[in-house]
Amino acid sequence: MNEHVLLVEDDLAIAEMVGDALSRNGFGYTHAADAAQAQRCLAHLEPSLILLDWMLPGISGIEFARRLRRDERMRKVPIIMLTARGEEADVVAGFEAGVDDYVGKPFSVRELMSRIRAVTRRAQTEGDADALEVGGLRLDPISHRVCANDEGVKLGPTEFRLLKFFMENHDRVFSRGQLLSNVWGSNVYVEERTVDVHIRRLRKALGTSGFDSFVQTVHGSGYRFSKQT
Amino acid sequence: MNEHVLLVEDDLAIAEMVGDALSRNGFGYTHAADAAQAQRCLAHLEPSLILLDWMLPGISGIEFARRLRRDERMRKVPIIMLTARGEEADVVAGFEAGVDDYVGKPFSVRELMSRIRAVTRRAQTEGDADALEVGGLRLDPISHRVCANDEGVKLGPTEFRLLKFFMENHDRVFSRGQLLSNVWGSNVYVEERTVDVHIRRLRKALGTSGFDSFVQTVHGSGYRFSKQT
DNA sequence: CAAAATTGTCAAATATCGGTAACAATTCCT
DNA sequence: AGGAATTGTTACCGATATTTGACAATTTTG
Repeated sequence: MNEHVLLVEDDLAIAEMVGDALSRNGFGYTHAADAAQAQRCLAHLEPSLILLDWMLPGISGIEFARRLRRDERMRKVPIIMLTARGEEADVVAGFEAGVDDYVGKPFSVRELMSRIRAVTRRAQTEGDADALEVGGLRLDPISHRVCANDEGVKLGPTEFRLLKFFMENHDRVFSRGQLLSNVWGSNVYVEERTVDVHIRRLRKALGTSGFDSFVQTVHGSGYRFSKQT
Repeated sequence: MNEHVLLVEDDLAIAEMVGDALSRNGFGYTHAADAAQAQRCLAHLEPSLILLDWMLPGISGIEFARRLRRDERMRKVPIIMLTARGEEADVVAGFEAGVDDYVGKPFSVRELMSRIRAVTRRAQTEGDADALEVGGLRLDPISHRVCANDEGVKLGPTEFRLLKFFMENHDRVFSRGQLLSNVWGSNVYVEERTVDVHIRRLRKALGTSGFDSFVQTVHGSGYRFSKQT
């Protein structure tokens, strides 16, 4: 497992120091001096972790983090922020933006590495890339496409994630709460009824090809995705 | 599914308000005015969530949180902190201590409840339970399905729970009272005759595949589920 | 910047469920 | 057999749960 880190930091001295530490600990890394450069790197790079400086020229680190969290492909990549003393107050905003951890500057390399290992370990378990198929419906997470009997199905982002989760775990009932924490994220603040609406949208989209019957209501418990009626 | 919250808050007005909200939303709760009292409660209580005021007489909320995180038994219980305006800066320390979320005072009850739901739902990990089978009748608690010789059986929520209980404890007679407390819940008041009606409904649903004979009346005692006639 | 798409929330409309009572059928006991 | 107790069956109605369309806020796209 070749771990690669994207390091976004404008201070070259710090960047070099962190970079060295990463190399010594068996991580590959790519350095970007600002958000724009980082964005370009991400076009052809899927890092297992992003180290993000709080203060950046141009787009701020926090803003960049928010942006990453909206990107389908980057959603699950863990982010650690590097914050200078005195910026701790804003860390709250960081967590709200979906940052996984932060390290206050000046930090010990030792501490940084241990946190890096903590978050990469956490994300390690998930390895997926194969296309999913259930009863003639296929979903390709790479090309981000859904086909029902070779007919393309148009889905919104949320419906796509919902369907993906369902297909990864078909023939299981999930409560609305479980769906929210698995598809939306664990600490988002959304009404449970909202799930119903997206179920509806998913059904509608699958309806044209008749696959809407796969999305099944289990009264009093939640929803299930199954090819069995 | 009996969620219980430990509310640690010295301001009685707030405690009452939050307590009411919890009750209205189907949570049970225990109130403690300070850390020491909370500690005593925890001796004989395992809450599904702890709501912790930041400022407490004696041991501070944050210190109490840290202590909880060291306790083996309490390690996994989610904590939400209630922080007053101006204390946000210290929220960082809260996250470091293992707090799951925080809500700033003054908070809307709505927001609080939604955050509570978010963290309690996260805790529900997926415990795989094996499918039950008795004499050709299968009940899968994961997919929430019942099959009689590969034919699906449609059951309402209560009938499903009833059948599940029966299959977990087959070949045993249960009085109506026992069925009520095991299937309905121990502290609900319903007529015992209601059981008869649900037995009827269960039989009817199983009737199409002939499995209704498994649901047997024991005159004067109650009901039994068995594959033997 | 304007148009289009997406997302969460709400409220009205439906569908489903659950408990109860009333009456029929049966079982048990003498 | 006759009567009492127990159980089966049905229908009803309020309570709950789900579906659905509409809307506003926000984001993305052209």
